[in-house]
Amino acid sequence: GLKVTNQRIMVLKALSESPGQHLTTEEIYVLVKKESPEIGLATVYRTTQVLLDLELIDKINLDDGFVRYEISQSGQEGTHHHHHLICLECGKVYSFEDDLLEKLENRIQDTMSFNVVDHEVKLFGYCKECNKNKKRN
Amino acid sequence: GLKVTNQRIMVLKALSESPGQHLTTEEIYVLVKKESPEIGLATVYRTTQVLLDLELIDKINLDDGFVRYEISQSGQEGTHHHHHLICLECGKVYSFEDDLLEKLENRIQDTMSFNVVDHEVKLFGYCKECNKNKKRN
DNA sequence: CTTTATGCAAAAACTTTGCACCGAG
DNA sequence: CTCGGTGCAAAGTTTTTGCATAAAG
Repeated sequence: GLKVTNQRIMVLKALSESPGQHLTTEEIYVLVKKESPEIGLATVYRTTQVLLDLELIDKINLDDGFVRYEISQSGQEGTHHHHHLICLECGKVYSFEDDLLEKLENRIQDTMSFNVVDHEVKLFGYCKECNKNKKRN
Repeated sequence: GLKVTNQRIMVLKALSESPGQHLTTEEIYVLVKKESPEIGLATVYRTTQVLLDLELIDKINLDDGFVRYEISQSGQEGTHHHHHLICLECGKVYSFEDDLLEKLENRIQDTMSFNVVDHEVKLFGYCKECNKNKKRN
């Protein structure tokens, strides 16, 4: 019973046109406002919630006080999850895919009787460029 | 140049006496207030920040709008990281240890020239008890 | 037409900050 | 004594909510 409104399309568009950007709500708001200045911040909050429920976008929390979103990669071929590399120096976020966790999930299933349905992995460190600029221990 | 105050001891005590509890700031505040009613919420915020910097406690974000803390397990033998299993039904959090990610970190290092120094893993699913009570699909 | 969505502003929820006073070292 | 810490209240931030209006189906 949902409606396809211009605002919802604009939010999706903003996210799909910023691949690998991990936008905050405020950033989405500013982007959409460029083309549709009448949009309200509350609408962005409500829209991201809806799109999240529809699994059209993913939520990311980098513990920097902002909730971020990106276009969902799923819907292509099963659970092709991707994870994040977060640079502690420049704050840039890189994505990568890996199925290594399947083994771990199976083990958890067996040893703890815990039925794993989803996971989230964040790796913190220093990216190529930041390593180039500075030398560490 | 830091001081050992009663409040700081009380916060550490509250966390160490609640193993595997992952307390929110508010919960810590309430716990400490039972024994030291004069403590202020702001002190708990400031104290957790200090204890975090000292690596005496760990910060956990379960994306439920609260930042949580627990006594740090480190300082025992190197990086014995532990991860979290979060039940989507009852919200209970279980911890487990696993060194599986070392392989992944090495691979990231080689393929992306990203120097990984820390990681965070969250697995979402349904715990033993909740599986018992309800049957899914 | 009916129902859902929007915009605005007010409110809520969590966290930080300023300042005078207190207490550890 | 001196400097860092505390408590309180005020201010900041991010997010949610109420309500009249607008738009989708």
